[in-house]
Amino acid sequence: MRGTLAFPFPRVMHASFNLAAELDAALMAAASAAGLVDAAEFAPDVRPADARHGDYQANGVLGHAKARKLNPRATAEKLVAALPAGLHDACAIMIAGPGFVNFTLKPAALLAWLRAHDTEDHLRAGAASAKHNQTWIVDYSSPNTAKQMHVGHLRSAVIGEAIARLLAFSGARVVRDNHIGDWGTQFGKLIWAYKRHLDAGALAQDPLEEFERLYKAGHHAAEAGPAVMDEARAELVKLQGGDAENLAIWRKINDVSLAAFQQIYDRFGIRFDVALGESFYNDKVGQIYRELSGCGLAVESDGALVVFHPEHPRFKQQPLMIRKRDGAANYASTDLATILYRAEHFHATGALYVVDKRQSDHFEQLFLTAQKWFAQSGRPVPQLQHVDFGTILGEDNRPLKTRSGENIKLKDLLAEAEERAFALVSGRSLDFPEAERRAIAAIVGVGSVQYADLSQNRSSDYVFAWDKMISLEGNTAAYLLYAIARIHSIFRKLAARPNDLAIEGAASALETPAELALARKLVKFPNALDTAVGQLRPHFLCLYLYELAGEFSAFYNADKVGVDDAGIRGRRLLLCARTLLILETGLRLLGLRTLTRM
RNA sequence: GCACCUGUAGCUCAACUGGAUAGAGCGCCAGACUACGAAUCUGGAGGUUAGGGGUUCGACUCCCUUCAGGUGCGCCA
Repeated sequence: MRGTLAFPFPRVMHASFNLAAELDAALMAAASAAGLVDAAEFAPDVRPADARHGDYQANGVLGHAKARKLNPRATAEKLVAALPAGLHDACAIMIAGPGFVNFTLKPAALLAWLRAHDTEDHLRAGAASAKHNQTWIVDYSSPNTAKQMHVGHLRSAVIGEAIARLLAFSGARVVRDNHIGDWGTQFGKLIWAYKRHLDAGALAQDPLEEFERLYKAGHHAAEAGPAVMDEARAELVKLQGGDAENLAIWRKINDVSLAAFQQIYDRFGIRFDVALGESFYNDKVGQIYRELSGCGLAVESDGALVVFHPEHPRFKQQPLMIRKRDGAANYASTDLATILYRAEHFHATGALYVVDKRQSDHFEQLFLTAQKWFAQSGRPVPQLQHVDFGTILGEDNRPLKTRSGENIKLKDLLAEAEERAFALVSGRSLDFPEAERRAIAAIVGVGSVQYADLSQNRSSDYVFAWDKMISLEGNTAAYLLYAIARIHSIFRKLAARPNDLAIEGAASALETPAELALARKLVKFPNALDTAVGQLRPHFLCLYLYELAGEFSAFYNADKVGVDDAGIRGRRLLLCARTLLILETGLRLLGLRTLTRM
């Protein structure tokens, strides 16, 4: 699969991006060269190791040998002997325990990697092979129009954005699609109230507040009187029938809603490529009914059109309803139409649905249906994945709400985050002008909210705690941003710039324990990226960045950068520059903004 | 009722889908500023991975079972 081996030993200046992958390839080559039994099935399984065992470890030898009644240690020795000489020059190789192969990079190899990976473009070039020639739709955020975004919308937006950025960095063509809820029965009541109770001033001031007020007014009026209910229903029928006035109102509601959403997205750095909401698929569901009925997947049941899966323990009983008894479409029909559109129009390799885990049943059923349908109609079957996430809980371990039981609006949540960050920054950086403290607070506050969400496994619920989130201690955005600010400060203090060839060219060999520990952490960025992208779990990247910042702080405390010796100063500034590069690149991939002082 | 998810240090969470002695932060204890930002760093104590059984060279991870909590289940999305 890979070409020639180009490991960064001293004489070769080309250093491959992912060293674990290179070692993996080298072991595979060694296996066939050494005539290992079933060499074609051998999977070396090289991964980063605990530091006390080296930099990388190959776990695969043990299992391969055991399964074939070979002696694991003898097998390992045979493979190690067959590795190219260049590799033995670049790292110390040890066989340990029952049959692990451990690799410890030598200082020169570490330095060669650091020299080669000096810019974000070079990192991207290294990472871009992973998803080359793939097109992925990332379906995230997806709020309903005419309503404000609230905490329930936070995770999808934040996690979805990070995943989109990670995939793009890994070489994929990414289509960010905001699958807006812009079509549904709520528009009857809303239009009814809009025609009677609209407050134009309030609409100009804060349109979503006004739409919410109107919807509630319409809802209450309909509850109170059946006559209003009938009128509201009639408004809905007119809308769906293409009535010009109602359609204009509906369009205005959607336009204004999208503009309001964008104000929130701007604070998170989110920009969608398309926003194809449910209404976009209105005229595309007829084909779904025809095709699924035609191939026998969908059947009539009580007047509705449904899909059963006889082989499935649950879905043999519990159907996927694709057309309601009254003939209306629902989310299953539009979701199927969406899958078809994404496959045909975007030629998507697959689609990722960044949606609350409580909808997992729906997606399992939907994907099963789509895959059968595509297979039966001779279409290539797209890869569909529900990228699920847990609930944000309050301190009481119940879903997070305001004291009065309302959903917390995102704009209020972000305002509080910035306010708390401002207090924190003001308490520490008294000499900064207020405008700068405000700007810093915006980055720290919003970044803290994003990072708190991203830094833990998305599948589990988490407790929303301001004090932990905005804190400077532990695995938080502020800790990472502080490390970045401190590195910038070093360069300012020494009147130097990152990637200055005159400085870095003079760098002498890495030597102290802290220098080596930091360098060994830096070269493992590709593995963190790999894991995060492979599992679509950004928290692996967060954990790595946090550990990197920790190694940097330890290095910073142990070894002074601003020394007179040009060789020592050069190599330490090089370490600072690469740490800065990877911290900034990593945080940007997560969707955070960074700063130069705080 | 059926199905899925979760249970790891006092607290909040990791553990790269089966790898080596289960790791961090907070809190607690003891240390480090005449040094580039101490918003930091160094060290220590703290565990029968909810309980029990099984699979194998090896289990927090896979299988069975008990317990505790959560979520979903035909016309909302």
